[in-house]
Amino acid sequence: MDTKTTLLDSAERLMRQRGYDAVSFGDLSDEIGIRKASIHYHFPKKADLALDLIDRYSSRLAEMRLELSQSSVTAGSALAGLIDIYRDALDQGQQLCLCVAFSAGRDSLDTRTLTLLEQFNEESLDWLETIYTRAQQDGSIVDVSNPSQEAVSTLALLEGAQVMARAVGSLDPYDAATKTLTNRIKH
Amino acid sequence: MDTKTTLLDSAERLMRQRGYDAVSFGDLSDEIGIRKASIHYHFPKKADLALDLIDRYSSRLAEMRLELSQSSVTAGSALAGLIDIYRDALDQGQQLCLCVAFSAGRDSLDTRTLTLLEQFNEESLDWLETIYTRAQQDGSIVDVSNPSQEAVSTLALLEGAQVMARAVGSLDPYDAATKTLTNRIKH
DNA sequence: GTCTATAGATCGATAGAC
DNA sequence: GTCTATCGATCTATAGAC
Repeated sequence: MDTKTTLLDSAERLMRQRGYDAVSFGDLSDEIGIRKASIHYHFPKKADLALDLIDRYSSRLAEMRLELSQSSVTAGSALAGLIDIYRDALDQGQQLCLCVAFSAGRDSLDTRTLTLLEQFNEESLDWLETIYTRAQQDGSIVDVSNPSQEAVSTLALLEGAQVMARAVGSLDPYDAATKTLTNRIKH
Repeated sequence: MDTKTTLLDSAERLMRQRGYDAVSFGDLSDEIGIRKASIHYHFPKKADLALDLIDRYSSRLAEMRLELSQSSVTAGSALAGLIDIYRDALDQGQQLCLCVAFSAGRDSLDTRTLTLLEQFNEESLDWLETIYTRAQQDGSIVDVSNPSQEAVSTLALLEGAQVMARAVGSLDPYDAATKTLTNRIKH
């Protein structure tokens, strides 16, 4: 794997664990065995690293959502898949999704990164709204009256469930919090 | 107001805005007009400041919850009151509740602070479970079948709604996300 | 692309005068 | 209680050799 990708992988994991401000070029240097000055060749400023991180993260999630909605027989199973994705992202309660980690450290990010962060949220909401609209047709989720409203509530629930799990370093709160959602999925 | 309280107020606001790691004694020094070395008289270590912060925050919220459950005629209006408390805490999308801010920067906190953070979450859940149990009796919230499960989902929704609002610096996502909750409250 | 060396700022923290 | 002065470490970032 090339150095740039290794750096992005390392930075993403550390920042999702500790937050943007608590991760330095020195931390990355220690992890991947390169002098910290060399990191500036790949990312001139720390802000460039943040931008590439959210860009890559956003693309990856968009791809996963697309694959999920295409491969799922029902809207309910697509939603269940998304709940699993956010669950896996937790890494046993040690990491948050990059979106939540960056939202908490918003003031340290530049405008370009903030723009991509907002775009990421919008794309997540759009996908969820589509899924809930599908659910109204195939009946795979009970009582869906307002897809747009369900979408924003669902995303909030997933992000909040991650925060609760991260607070105690365990998956349990995540599973408990998302139970109200999974209970509505018909199998 | 005494210096220690002024310091706590300033630190709480800044850390809820930026996160624990992104706030230094120098920031506090600039804000309240005291040399940064003097801060160590009130809080020998930064960890002591964090501990006092979560302790004070936890007590204040416990008081607000108690007052709310006692003054509310129905369980539904108590829940509506809590939704308002978390809404006010957002400060137009500029701050998170301390609990969420600290959860995101978990790795930088010592064990004493983490213990209080977990206690705070448990107390929030206990209060919510009591409210939902009351709702089963007075019928002020529709379709409450499992108070314990409703409690953890509700807390996740409130925390996640805050994160979404913080991401864009606006109250709108909070109001949209909590709509599913307020819709279930009977008036 | 990675290195050494270094700049200038800031970090949390301590010692000791007042 | 607050100050000045200072410590050693760390921070982001740059210059220039290899």
